[in-house]
Amino acid sequence: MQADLRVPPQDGPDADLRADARHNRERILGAAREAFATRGLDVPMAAIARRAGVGVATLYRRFPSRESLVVEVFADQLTACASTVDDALADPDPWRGFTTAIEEICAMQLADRGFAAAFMTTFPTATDYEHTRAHAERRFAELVRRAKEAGRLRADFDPADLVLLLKAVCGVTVDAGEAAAASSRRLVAYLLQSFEAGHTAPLPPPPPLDLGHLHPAASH
Amino acid sequence: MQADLRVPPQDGPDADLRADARHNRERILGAAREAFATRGLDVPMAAIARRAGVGVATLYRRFPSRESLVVEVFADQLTACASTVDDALADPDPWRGFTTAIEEICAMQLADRGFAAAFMTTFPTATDYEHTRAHAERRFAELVRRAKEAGRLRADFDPADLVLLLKAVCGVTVDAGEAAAASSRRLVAYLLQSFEAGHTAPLPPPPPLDLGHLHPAASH
DNA sequence: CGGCAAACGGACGGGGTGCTCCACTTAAGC
DNA sequence: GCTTAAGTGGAGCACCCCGTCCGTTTGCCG
Repeated sequence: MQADLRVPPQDGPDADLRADARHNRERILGAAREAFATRGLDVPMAAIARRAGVGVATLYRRFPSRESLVVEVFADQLTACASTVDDALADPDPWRGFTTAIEEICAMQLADRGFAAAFMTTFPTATDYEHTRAHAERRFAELVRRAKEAGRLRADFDPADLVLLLKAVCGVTVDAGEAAAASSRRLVAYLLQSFEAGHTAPLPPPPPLDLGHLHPAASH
Repeated sequence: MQADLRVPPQDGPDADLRADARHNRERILGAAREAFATRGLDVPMAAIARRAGVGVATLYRRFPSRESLVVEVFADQLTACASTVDDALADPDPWRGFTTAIEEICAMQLADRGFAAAFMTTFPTATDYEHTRAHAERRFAELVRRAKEAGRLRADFDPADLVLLLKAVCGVTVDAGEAAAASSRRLVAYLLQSFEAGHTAPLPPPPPLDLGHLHPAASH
């Protein structure tokens, strides 16, 4: 059971770090996870460092930019999101899969204030992060296609309407607290009902052009 | 026709100001109107002063708090909003009145980035501002009642859902530009369709408790 | 044990914002 | 005109945030 103690116990981004450095790295990630969840993505770096019990320099040495920290923190949340969509695709009922996927994604957004922002931000340098997101988007589009084919989702629904919904929920959730959860649930319920097929009203405006539907991270 | 030139030409908050002071006051209000519309309610005070061509001290002497400036700037926009609701009540078709009211309010929000924030913020000291808003809310509730009575608006719609919608549109509109307008229109179309009667789905979550549906201005 | 490089953390300069103080300017009444 | 007080604008202070520099500490290896 007892492996060689001298080899770094885990490989990854912190493969050949000194023991204390690796320890601090973990503490930073934990602190950042908490901070992003409760205070949003633009929490001061110093607050993260303080919560982690390290100096600011240590934080910046390990994660030169806020982006790199965000990518690292939300990597697994993103894969969790992707697997949620996968699970929804496994549902034999396309419409139920569609609705539960949306509801669960919104639940994630509600549980972690930074999640939606991280999800809607593009990090051109973080290739595997982008790959995971692209995968999730592709699977969601498939979910949409299936739900339309089954005749339960209106034909003029656009996969990009997911970010519309996420942004809308975000607007309802900015002032955290008791009301945020209820507001989010009610808004999602409203939107899901209008996503359902059977609406004859023309839904006038087409979705916005996509080239920047996720703002390029530099825009704040 | 020619009145006494020595009496201040307009009565109001700037009744007995010196001529130059009154002039500057107008310039400040104009600059603030522009700034709030394009950059939102939390534009730096210095930016407003610069745009108005006055010093910061002048701005602060005339409007001791940002709130007082906001109240003054959005007073007429608020009455315009209220009269929009009044017009909607005059429409013989309750449902059309309801939808056009919502669409026009959202158009105002789109045209002025600070409008929604001002509308959803409460200013306990500005009594007439609050009166106007209360009036608008009462009239909107009447609009809702009529639309329900006509059988076109779902029975479980709550007047407070208007702020839900405003916040949602706000979330979609934060990154201004081309896409914001289209996103807003599409979101409003979605929501209006789910507001329409005929939805049998239970709309699970009740609206959030109202005591603070408009955050008390001190919370930012 | 001893030395070295990695790691650390606080201090620091730079930029931005809110709000105030104060010496100067100017409109307004006699 | 001249006095006077209202009015003005910019300097200044306090605070917050970012990102870096540098003197000190400490893990690791021989």
